Amino acid sequence: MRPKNLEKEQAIKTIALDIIATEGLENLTMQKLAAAAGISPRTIYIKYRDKDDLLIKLFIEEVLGGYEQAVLQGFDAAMSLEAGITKIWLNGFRYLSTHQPAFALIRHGQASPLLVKAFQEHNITEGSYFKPIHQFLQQQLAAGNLVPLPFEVLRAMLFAPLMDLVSEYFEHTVRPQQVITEDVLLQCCHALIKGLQRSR
Amino acid sequence: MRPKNLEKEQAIKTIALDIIATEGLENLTMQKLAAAAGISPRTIYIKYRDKDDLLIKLFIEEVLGGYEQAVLQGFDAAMSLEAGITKIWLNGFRYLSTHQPAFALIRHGQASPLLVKAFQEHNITEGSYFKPIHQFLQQQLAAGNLVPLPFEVLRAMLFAPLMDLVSEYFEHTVRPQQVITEDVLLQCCHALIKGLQRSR
DNA sequence: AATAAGTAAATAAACATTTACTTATATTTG
DNA sequence: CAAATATAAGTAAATGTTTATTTACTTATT
Repeated sequence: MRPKNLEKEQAIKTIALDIIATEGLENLTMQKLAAAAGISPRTIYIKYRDKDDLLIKLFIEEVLGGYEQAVLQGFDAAMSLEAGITKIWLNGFRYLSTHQPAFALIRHGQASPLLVKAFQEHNITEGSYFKPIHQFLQQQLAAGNLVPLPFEVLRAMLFAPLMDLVSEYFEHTVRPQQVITEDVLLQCCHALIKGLQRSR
Repeated sequence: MRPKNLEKEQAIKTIALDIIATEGLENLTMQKLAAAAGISPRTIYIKYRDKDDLLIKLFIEEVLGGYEQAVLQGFDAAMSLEAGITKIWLNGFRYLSTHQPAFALIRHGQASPLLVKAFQEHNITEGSYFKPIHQFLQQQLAAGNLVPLPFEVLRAMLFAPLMDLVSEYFEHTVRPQQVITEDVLLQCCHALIKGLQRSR
């Protein structure tokens, strides 16, 4: 039996992400992808059932999987509030700012019904992504270090700004100077913690 | 000369937004839109040069225009930091939570290169959307009420969480209870202000 | 009567996916 | 231990459908 060519397998993923980042999800086509990867359209269908299957696996496994791994590097749910949030911010920023195509797909994942649905279902069947972060916040809540808000609300407050700052980071690669520096990130992160910390 | 049928003009916009909200930007087609609006495809081309023109005008004029107007209702750049931000948050939430299709297109506007580019160009040629907010933040900075961060950074910090909270609001219409209440919004808003207020 | 607004149907290109065939290798077989 | 075989991986080209946009015509109003 002829073995799989892993280079081609990787090329499909990498080039699909590149097309999505530069042209948008709405302009990714199977024939364009195959041509750019130097393979036959049929080869994509050996590895993925159809286009939706490709997009969902790209989003859930390739992108969110890689992001999760990067974000949790050196993170421990037992960390202090400030140390934990800062670690997550810096890990997340380092990953996203060096993986623009992955970031682009994550943004599509907040807009496209197909990907929104896939994410919801994944979180139901496989348990939540970022379980350690969930646990971390739950502990901080229990210890009375955080204003008592539902988990989804804390998640939005703590991490939505980071995504927008990464967007700004990429928009500024074209502009004269980079506004999103590590110092700015740390200031933002600190401000969020200060705002959400329970005053006792 | 036969006059324009304004109902059809409005139907194109409304139904396009509906399709984008339920099926995604990548599944909006001119023929599907025409059929759903009960008109001929040709009629769309009387009002818009091509599909990109339709999408950009829908995004910039219809959606962002309406959002801006709603957000600035009763807002005044001379308000206090807390009053101003709170006004914007409540205005924004009220509009977005009652205009799901508009919100859906705004989310696509953060992901789709076509719309990202259109937004950038619009901000350059027409001056920034939300000019009063820009002015408000500048004044608060000058008065030393805000931690000194670039405008784009403040914008991300102050308004990105609101968008994610609106997403949560819509996800919860399916779930047993609504987590995103006015009280939660006010707490979030207050936390952000507390974090970004300059301590003197 | 003039004319822009509108329609139904057509067009050519692009689309997701399949068909019919070829190739590379692991495993058997002589 | 090589040659033969089985078989999944792969290709090129085709399929039927859907796509954005246009053509040729009709309609409603000034």
